[in-house]
Amino acid sequence: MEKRCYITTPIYYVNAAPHIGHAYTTIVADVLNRFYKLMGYETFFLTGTDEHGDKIVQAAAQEGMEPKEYVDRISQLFRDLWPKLNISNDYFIRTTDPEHKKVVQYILQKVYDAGDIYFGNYKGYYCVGCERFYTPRELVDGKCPDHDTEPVIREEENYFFRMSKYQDWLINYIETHPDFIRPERYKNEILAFLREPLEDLCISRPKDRLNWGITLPFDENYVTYVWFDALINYVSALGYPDGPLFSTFWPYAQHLIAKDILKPHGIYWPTMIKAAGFEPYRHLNVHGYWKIEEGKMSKSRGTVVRPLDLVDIYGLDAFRYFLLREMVFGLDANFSEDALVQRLNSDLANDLGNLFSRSLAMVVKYFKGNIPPRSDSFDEKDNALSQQVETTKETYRTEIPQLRFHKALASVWELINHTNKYIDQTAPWVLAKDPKKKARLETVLHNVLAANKVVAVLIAPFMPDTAGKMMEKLGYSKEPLELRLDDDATWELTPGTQVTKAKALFPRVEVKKEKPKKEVAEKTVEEKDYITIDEFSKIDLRVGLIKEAENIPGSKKLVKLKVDVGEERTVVAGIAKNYSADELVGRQVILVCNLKPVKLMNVKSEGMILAAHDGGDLALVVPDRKLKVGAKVS
RNA sequence: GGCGGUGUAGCUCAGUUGGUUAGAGCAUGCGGCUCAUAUCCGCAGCGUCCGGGGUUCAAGUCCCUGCACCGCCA
Repeated sequence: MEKRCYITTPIYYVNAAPHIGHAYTTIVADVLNRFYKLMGYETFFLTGTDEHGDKIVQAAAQEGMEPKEYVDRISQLFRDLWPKLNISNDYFIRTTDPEHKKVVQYILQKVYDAGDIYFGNYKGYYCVGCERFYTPRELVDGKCPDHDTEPVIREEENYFFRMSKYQDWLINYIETHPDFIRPERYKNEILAFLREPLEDLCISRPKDRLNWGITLPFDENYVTYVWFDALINYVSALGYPDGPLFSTFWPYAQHLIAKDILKPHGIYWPTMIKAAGFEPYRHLNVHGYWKIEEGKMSKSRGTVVRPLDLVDIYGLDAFRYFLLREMVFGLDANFSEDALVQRLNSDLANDLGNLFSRSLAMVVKYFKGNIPPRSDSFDEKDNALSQQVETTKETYRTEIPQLRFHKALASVWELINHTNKYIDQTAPWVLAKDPKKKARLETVLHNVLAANKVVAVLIAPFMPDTAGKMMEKLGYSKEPLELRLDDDATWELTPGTQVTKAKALFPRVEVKKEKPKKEVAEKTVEEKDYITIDEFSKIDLRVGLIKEAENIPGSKKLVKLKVDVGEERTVVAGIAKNYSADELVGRQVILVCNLKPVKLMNVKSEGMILAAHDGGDLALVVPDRKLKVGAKVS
């Protein structure tokens, strides 16, 4: 077996901006990629964006854009985010790439020629408003969840992939390859699903209903439907079928996904691969969700900070460390700012940062920064530390390929703690006072510094920037990605190398003083979401009459209003997309009268008009019948 | 409705095939050190192992049942 590895993230659907879930999957993939590089593997790391389908068309329309223009923009958001998170991907694929389209069409044709794609009827609940089919369980009281209308039964002719043909093969494959889908709970989920007969997969949409997609090579009236298009990215990016990357890396493929897309990856994709006639991927690695605890996130300007904002606040490496240390791969975990700060302070600042700082400081203080030689023979404390280095490296090596990142990190922290303890036990500051103990002092500090080096190498996949800083301080010139475990995670250093004191790797974050503890503890999360009647009554809501309205030049959304609420107020409202200035004059509206005035487009706004929106359109909230101007809403 | 998972210290979680006084980290309290980012090291306390019943010499661990939460499927 060659030492090679091919790691993929899902290609992310561009109907929304990147969030913590995307970031986690991609960071895990990055850690794995960097780990395998550290182990001396030749690796290829792929991510990208999925850009076809009706949801994209809708999202684009809502922004008043062409689909291509829209997907270019959102895809760029992902492309821009990854360097910020230190993602070391080798390639970024888009399903709108011409090369990808060719491969999709090639595979479709191949499977079609083999007789595994057929033309058939699809019958189901169709919502005219949504222009899509619903499964019975998606309906709410038999009605479309979006439009609250009853769907019609509609028949449509489409192409189907003969997935059912491969059901028995797939069950057998999973059972004979226990690590194919992991952790085990997800393998079991797939096997449970496969106990029921598999249905064939509808893989097309007629162009009169959806034309934002890849045209079927054997019928130009249809486009490919999402999954058959998207999943193929994993091989199209490697130049399937003839590209050298494909033959080099595909046999070592590992996919990383969140549990929401388990079925397409665990069932559709292997059967597609089988039908297309090549070997399945090696591993499907499935992780859980981050549960965001908003109550525990700080606020700025009234809006809750989003997880990704914490990168800028606390630093990238702290963020990466937190994600990998806190979540047991496969299970759900809680995300909160408190927990992140906790990890940052105790693990990174106190344990690691302080160890590094005190280690360097002593070499500077006692040896003018020259790394001392190991002049003395080892005693049992030295041997114990040596043993710890080996144990940690061994654990690290075996746990990470099993996706047990938290265990690998815990083991690295055992080494860190052991080194702190070793310093305490050997007390270099005592040795330094006795000239006869110089050899011992030299050995002790060499050992300490060398342990720091091992730590630096081991954390390199998780915290590349920090590893780089540490290695540099220790007199190494290699970049984090050039490090190799066997060559560099050795417990020794070149004596005489000059080191200097470093700035704190992780400055502690001061936690704000808590409010009275008991009250906070007793309130449940749900209760925190309520406001009292008193709080509500602080909002001064009144009925107002729009006297004048004019669009604000240079703004598509804003309109300037004069509103009579007993007194005349100037209000800027963001409703111009749905209401023209003319139709607003003379209408009664509800105004928040005691909102702090703000300047918008250079116009002072002294209140806010209430309007409701459902994502797309926006509607004014108005009194049911005419009321006296200034009437109070309560 | 069917299948599966989870429920262990204030918090987040480990607990292998049932076996000595149930563990870790964080938080808390006390002690030690001073090289260090008021950091580090040591010690300590803390638990109706969701409730109830059963098997067993022995159950957090196995069986039955109830409750709560979660997931997959119909």
